[in-house]
Amino acid sequence: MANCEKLKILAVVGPTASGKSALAVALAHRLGGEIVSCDSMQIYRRMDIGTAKPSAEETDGIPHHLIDTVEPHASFSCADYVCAARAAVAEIAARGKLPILCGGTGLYLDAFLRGRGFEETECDPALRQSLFDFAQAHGNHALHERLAQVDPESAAAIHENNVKRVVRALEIYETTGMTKTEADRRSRQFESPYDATVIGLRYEAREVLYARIDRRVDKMLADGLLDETRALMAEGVFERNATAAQAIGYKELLGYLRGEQSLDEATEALKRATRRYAKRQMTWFGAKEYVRWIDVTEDSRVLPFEEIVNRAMKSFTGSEI
RNA sequence: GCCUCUGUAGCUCAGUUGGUAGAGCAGGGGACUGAAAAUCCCCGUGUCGUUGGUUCGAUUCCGACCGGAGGCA
Repeated sequence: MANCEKLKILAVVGPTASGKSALAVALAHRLGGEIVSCDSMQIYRRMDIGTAKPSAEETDGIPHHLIDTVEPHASFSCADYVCAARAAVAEIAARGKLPILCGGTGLYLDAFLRGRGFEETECDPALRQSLFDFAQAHGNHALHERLAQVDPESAAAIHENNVKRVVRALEIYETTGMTKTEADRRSRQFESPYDATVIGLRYEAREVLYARIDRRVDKMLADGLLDETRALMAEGVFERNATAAQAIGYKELLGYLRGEQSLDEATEALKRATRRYAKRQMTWFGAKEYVRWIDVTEDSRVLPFEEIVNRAMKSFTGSEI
């Protein structure tokens, strides 16, 4: 079986505030694992409270990788992540430990599991900007038309108002001469180098998850989220259009810190943004056939932690054939 | 006590010269291959406060009542 050659890994996914981190740590203890974060925001330094980075107590002696490795003003992409994660996973495996990916950034996990794909395409910020400017000047439709000329398939799949995606599709074509459709087709041919078990945490009773989100946001504020936001402001993180500035938790508080909004309004906006984010994550992971779901609610209550861990263990060992 | 305004989707409101109604926000669903905590798409039936009356027909006109806001005493 080809799978025998593949590196066995475990991944824990789910919406924000679902309890991924704690589960991953518990599994690491039982399975002799180390954790590789799969989170596009915890990778940044000094963004601790807002991104809900696990504390020293929460990591509980389990090594965590790919957290605090990038400066907030630096640019970091999915391709960079895949590269770094691959190295981290190889290193952990070399030590005889089980790599456990944990996080809610679906695209990162997907790209990581796919194993190949980004090497063949390019990235050109200046070109990106000029394409974006073109859309500004001539309209979204005009830019979309340009894509339709070279890659009608992608054009049909991407809505013209989704300028970011239209730009990226054109960028791929102009930097490599290959259409996005072709690039995607090729990347799909590669088999994943990993034998991955992906466990997903699901909240059948959504209001339970939302209540957890509300509670977590309140706790973040009590823990000093405003000060953390002020510090990032002072660094100028929000003035450059850094990826880090997109993190939920900070941008929602800017209005309050500038005196344009009450703290209650800002808090509500933050909770709302987090809930919507959780919903998008559920949609993303829900469409992935590789996720093995564990419903952690029963009668509108969260199952005991031990029970969740046991189910996850069963799910993982059941995959070892 | 009297007068005026007001009561329509979870919220804020629009509207129907009488033929049972529509926006924003909230919410829900979906997409996603180098910015992804980002970006984008789709989705609006509710006793039109209650109850009488006029009418072929009332959420729309009239009365009473109940709730809210303001004014005069």
